[in-house]
Amino acid sequence: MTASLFWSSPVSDNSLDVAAPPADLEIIVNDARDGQKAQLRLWLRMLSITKIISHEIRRRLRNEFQATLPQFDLMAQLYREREGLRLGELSRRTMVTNGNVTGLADRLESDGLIVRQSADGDRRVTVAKLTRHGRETFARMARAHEAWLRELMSEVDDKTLAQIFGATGRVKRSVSSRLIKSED
Amino acid sequence: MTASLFWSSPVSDNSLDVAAPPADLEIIVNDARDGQKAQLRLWLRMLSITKIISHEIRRRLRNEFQATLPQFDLMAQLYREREGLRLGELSRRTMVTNGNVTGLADRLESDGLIVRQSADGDRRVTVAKLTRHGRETFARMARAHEAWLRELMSEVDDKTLAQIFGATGRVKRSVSSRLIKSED
DNA sequence: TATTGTTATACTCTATAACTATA
DNA sequence: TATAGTTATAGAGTATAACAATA
Repeated sequence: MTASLFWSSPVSDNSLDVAAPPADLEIIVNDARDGQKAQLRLWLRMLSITKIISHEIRRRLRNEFQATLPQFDLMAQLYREREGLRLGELSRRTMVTNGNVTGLADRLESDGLIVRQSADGDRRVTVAKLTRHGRETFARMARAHEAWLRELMSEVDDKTLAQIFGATGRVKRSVSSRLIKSED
Repeated sequence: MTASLFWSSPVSDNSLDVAAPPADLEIIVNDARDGQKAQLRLWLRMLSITKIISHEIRRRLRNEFQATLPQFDLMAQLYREREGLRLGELSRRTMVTNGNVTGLADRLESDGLIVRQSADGDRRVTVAKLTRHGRETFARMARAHEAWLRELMSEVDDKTLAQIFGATGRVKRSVSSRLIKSED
């Protein structure tokens, strides 16, 4: 079990396990009990699995809602803020540059999902908020999104939870709930 | 602690915690001990954190190596296969469509990082492999990548491990290493 | 002068589908 | 006919930087 998921293909025959990287650049050591190394390995696997999940979520958002993940993210921010958000704040929260938030907002606005309004006090400021149509659309997207996530994560569990959590044998579902509880 | 990271901004003042989503669409329940709900919440947080990490990795790859994440992924596959890989296999492993693998390979080839060769037996097949320059470049990238990951993950630990793992109080570093060992 | 948002630009990634050359 | 890879196309994301309006 020296495999590093990050070097591996997310889609391979044996789920998420792969051969070890060449020894001259092996970044993952054998000792799974070494805290730091084990932690790195854990995170590498998380990165790989979230890549797979994000890929699928993106695909479904596009097919079923003609939307992208950045658009979903932006709408999610506005959904939580009924008063709307300044574009700069949206930029910060979504990790999208100011200029690109403008483009993102352009597309959403032309689809009637959001509106942009000038703020009263400071006329440099623009506030974006969801339209009624936007709220309703996002509500549907979010419900679907939740269901997808449950489905995808349960797939991950069945196929690779054992690998994620480094166990070679059978792993109980309760492993992840134990995570939640561990505060000792 | 009913906050769902997926609804939240990765960059917010209090690290990764946020206000709860509106009740009419609350997908995260209070009971952290309900296995399925807790699991979903855990994954939502993982998705958010891996988004932050990927964003930063992408930025550094670009700034320090003039490379993208898909390029890094493709090269990582080839690094592990000294004989090279057929483009179709590369496509499957990287989750990039055939046509787009061609474009990706075009760019890498024009930078002298990979070469494409026709296979002997089947003249439809093209095999890509790293050039010497490609191997050396990727080796440097991978070493940097490993260091970045360690750094970023330790940041995540310090700031938000407690939140990731749902503990409200102090959480030991050993939490994640326990993950690795749990096979009971 | 500093800030907010826009515009402009150049690349890259991504999805879809038609196309070719082999088999 | 099926397969491997390419080409073509369109749209979207992304980073960078210059810019206008306002403060």
